[in-house]
Amino acid sequence: MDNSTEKDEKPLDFIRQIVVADQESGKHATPVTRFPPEPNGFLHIGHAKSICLNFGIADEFNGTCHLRFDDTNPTKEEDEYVRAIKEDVQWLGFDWGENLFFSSDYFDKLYDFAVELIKREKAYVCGLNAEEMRQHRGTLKEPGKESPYRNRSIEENLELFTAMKEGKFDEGTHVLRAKIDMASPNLNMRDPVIYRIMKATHHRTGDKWCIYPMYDYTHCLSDEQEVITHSLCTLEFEDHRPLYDWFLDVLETPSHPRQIEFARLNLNYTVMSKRKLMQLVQENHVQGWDDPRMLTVSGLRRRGYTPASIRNFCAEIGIGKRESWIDMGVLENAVRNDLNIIAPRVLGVLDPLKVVITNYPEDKTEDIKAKNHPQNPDMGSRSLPFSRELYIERTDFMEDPPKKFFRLGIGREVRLRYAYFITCESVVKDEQTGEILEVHCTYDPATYGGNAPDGRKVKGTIHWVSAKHALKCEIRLYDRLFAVENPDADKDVDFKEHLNPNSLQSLPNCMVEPSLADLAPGDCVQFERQGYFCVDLKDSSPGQPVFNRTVGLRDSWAKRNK
RNA sequence: UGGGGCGUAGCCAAGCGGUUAAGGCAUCGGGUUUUGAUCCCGACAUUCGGAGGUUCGAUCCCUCCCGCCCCAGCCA
Repeated sequence: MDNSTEKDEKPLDFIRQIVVADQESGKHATPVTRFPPEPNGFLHIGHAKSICLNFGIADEFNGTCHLRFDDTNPTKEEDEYVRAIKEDVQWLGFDWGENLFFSSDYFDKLYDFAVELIKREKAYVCGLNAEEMRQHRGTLKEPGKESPYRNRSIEENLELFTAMKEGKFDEGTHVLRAKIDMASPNLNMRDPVIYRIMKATHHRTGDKWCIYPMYDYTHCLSDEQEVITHSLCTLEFEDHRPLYDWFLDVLETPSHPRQIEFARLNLNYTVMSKRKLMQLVQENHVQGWDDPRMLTVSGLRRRGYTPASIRNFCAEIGIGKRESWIDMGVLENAVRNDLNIIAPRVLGVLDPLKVVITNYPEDKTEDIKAKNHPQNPDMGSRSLPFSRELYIERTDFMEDPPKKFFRLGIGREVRLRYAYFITCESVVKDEQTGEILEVHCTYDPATYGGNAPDGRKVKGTIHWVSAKHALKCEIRLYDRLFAVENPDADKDVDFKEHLNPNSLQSLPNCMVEPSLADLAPGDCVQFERQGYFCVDLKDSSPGQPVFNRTVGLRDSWAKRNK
């Protein structure tokens, strides 16, 4: 009858539809999902999409979500990343509770499963080297050739596999392979490698093992061990699903999770692969994994993005199977929307220009009352010191401005936010360079607070700060890291060629209202008429904040002047 | 005819045989405003990659065609 309440419900994506269907059919009362990062780099916004999906489903349907580190390759993985990944997942607002796992937790079980495969004549030790194996694999259009070692006896395989485990062979001399079908049109099914010899120290198991299981083999069995119901991964693993199912079927495991693939996130003006992010860090194109220009979770955090804004972003872009490119503007919009609600408004001047109020007493200081949030009285107000000498934004003054410039110009009157109307009388210039040094104005004492008793209107309101009370500080403005929409588009051009040389602009001489000395690292504010800024987590010190611009305000004035 | 996937507006994305083809971003108008912000209103696909077919009726089912993405690591 009345479907008005249903109207604004966001439709379920295809994965959630499957979860609901499984719930309704009784297949799974509650879902168990997992987020399975490899600890070989920092998490980025693409991982955030997966985290929000997996943990989100668990939250919404009364299930659980495991955090499982997929650590099957000891040569690439490090503890430092484990620590950072945990911090990022928590910061995003998710809790794995007791469910913290490592694929390496299952190394013993995985080994037993491999022995079982051999006994079922579904795996064999192969002595082909990497190059030979590549040749035997065939091509996309031609079937592969069977390995000469394919029909070894169970006993021989068992003996050889034990020897592999005991370190009796060198790396690369033997592998354990699944015995499936060398003629399969799906290359993943052409007797894939299950175990390889790696004489490396593992970050958790140390030197216990010198053979390590491969991803395809490990992942399905780890999921199975944890009784995962829905194993969500990205599209490129679609071709691996038959193999995922094959291992579970052959081993007749009690549980058989369902792998479901979705499209990874692409954002324009950035790169998303861990390898490329790593390169930017190692070659010092950025100042670390948490550089505010990086779309890593830690970079976004340092940039001033809130966890809620990232979650909202992920919810907004949805889940599907289409390869899509999201505009960076959508991400920026997500922070604006969140910060617009929660960020206190303050006054700060990025590029200071001195203003002298010639008819204001030399030694006088007044308190000006300013709202902390014009739309939210609950956020209260504060007082701003006002005196004869002020700073305003250099871009808010033009000697001979065009008509539509609603700011200060010679002979023009504007409002100083919350303070007084001022009229510009003259400018003082550097005789050599012509640079404007000072602007001389008069104020109307009757306009205290920003309203004229005679009812006269003023077109513009500009921000300001009292010169002798201002806190001088550094503010960093960030722009997109790349100058083109898709830095990866041309395979013949290195993506780093497209780095935006102006992605970081540091302003060391900004003047902000004095109350900002009390801010703590991570606090965010809106500098009115400028944008949202946060106190840098690393480079700020007590009483001396360094600000990062998270994102600018929408600016229809700048837009029309393009 | 290797195999697997995907095509709805500038960018995302609902839609599940009968809808005025949701919603968001962007864009363009208008209003409010002591932030050129926010907020509020309005405009924005006769059409769903193309062509056929099934059906009273197709974005949705079938066929063919076109386009894009993924796969030949002892990476994940």
